[in-house]
Amino acid sequence: MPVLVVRRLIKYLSCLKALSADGEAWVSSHELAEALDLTSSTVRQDFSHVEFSGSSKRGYDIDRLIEALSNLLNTTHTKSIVIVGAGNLGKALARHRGFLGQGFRMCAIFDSAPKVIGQKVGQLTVMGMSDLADAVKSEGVEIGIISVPSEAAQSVADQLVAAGVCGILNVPCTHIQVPEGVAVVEAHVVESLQELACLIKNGNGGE
Amino acid sequence: MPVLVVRRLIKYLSCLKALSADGEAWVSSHELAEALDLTSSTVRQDFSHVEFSGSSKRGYDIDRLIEALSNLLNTTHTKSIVIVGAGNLGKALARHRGFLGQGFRMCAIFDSAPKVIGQKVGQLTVMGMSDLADAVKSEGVEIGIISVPSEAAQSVADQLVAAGVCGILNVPCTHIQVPEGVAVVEAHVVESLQELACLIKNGNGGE
DNA sequence: AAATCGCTGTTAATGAATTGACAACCGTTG
DNA sequence: CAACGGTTGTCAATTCATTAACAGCGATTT
Repeated sequence: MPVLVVRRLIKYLSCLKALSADGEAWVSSHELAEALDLTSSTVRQDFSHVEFSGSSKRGYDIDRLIEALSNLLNTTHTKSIVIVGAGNLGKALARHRGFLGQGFRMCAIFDSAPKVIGQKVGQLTVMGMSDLADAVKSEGVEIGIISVPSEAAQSVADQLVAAGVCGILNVPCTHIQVPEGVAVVEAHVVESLQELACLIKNGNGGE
Repeated sequence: MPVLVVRRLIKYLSCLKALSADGEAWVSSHELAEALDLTSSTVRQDFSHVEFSGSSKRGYDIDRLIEALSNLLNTTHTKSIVIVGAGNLGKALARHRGFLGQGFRMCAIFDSAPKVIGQKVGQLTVMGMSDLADAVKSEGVEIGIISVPSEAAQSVADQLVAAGVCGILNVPCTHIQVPEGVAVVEAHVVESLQELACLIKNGNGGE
């Protein structure tokens, strides 16, 4: 399934949950398209990847579609996460509520600075890097978040891979190299602002 | 210029700065391609959008290329930013060092909860939403960051637009609607993790 | 000073993604 | 019960992005 499709499926899911919370039961491809600034054709094309059929004249059964998407996107089973880097962003992510309802569990947070090790961050206590491999193994951690300065990102990535994570979310603006079989997604925090700066300069409007 | 090109230009810039810091003077499209997992053809194609010429046999003059890219991407003139939402992520972004060197200046942070207003966040003090419009105008703020819960995002977007920002960085996983002429970029924090979850499930490796 | 080699810039070819178009379907209404 | 209207699913057409191919240039070497 193409990455672009996956990204949109994630948006549909979020949008559908909001609709469901509002008490809606049915939605059409046109309504979804309008809400997300897409064409209805794209929406229907995307849903062709999902094991689910809409019904003519009424559209899609929201709750059943949510279920189908959740299965496909793997949000049903809870995934364990470790964060490496207990700076401002790392700590904020560790405390972030938004992950809970989405099937993610923050297991541990690590840092290399002795000064930071032992600090409390929400429920967690910052641990030293030497404990990383054990924690990943014993807790069955699948995902590592890298939130260290750029220079250290590749080394942390290597350690996460060695410890056995299958996916990495990379926060600093560095490209990291990983072996085949490990997935990487960039978080684009600073990059997104730079993208904005460029769009603004060139008068490229939103929408 | 296509968005995908802009995103890569941002990566080139970041990579070039690292090379320059290492004392390198020249780089070829092949080297850049390898560092970022692209083809050299893509790199050269991308640079055709830049007012800059490489030199045959030696490649690109790193420092001059950095300058050309900085101009094109609008990172030379400092842009002022306000953050709306002083939760964990909002505060972390306000304190984040990574923005300084990149031409961004954090002007103010806002929240609607009386309990939070008045708190210190780094250099800044959390202000109430009623002060938003004035601050944007008097400080010439161009960019607003939305880091509030999903339900409130659209309303905050409307207020930022009304106040006169030209670009918005949207952190929560909601799609927001803005009038023509305002640029929006999504920060994809939770979404990125969901993308990872899906990639992992389907055995889609990294690289 | 001529020949060489590696690199760029660009055009053409391929490959993806998006959009448009339409047949098939099914509730609803007269 | 038949005609209608609106919606899906899919195929085709178009647009966009990436890759490949190659001519031309310039530093370097002989």
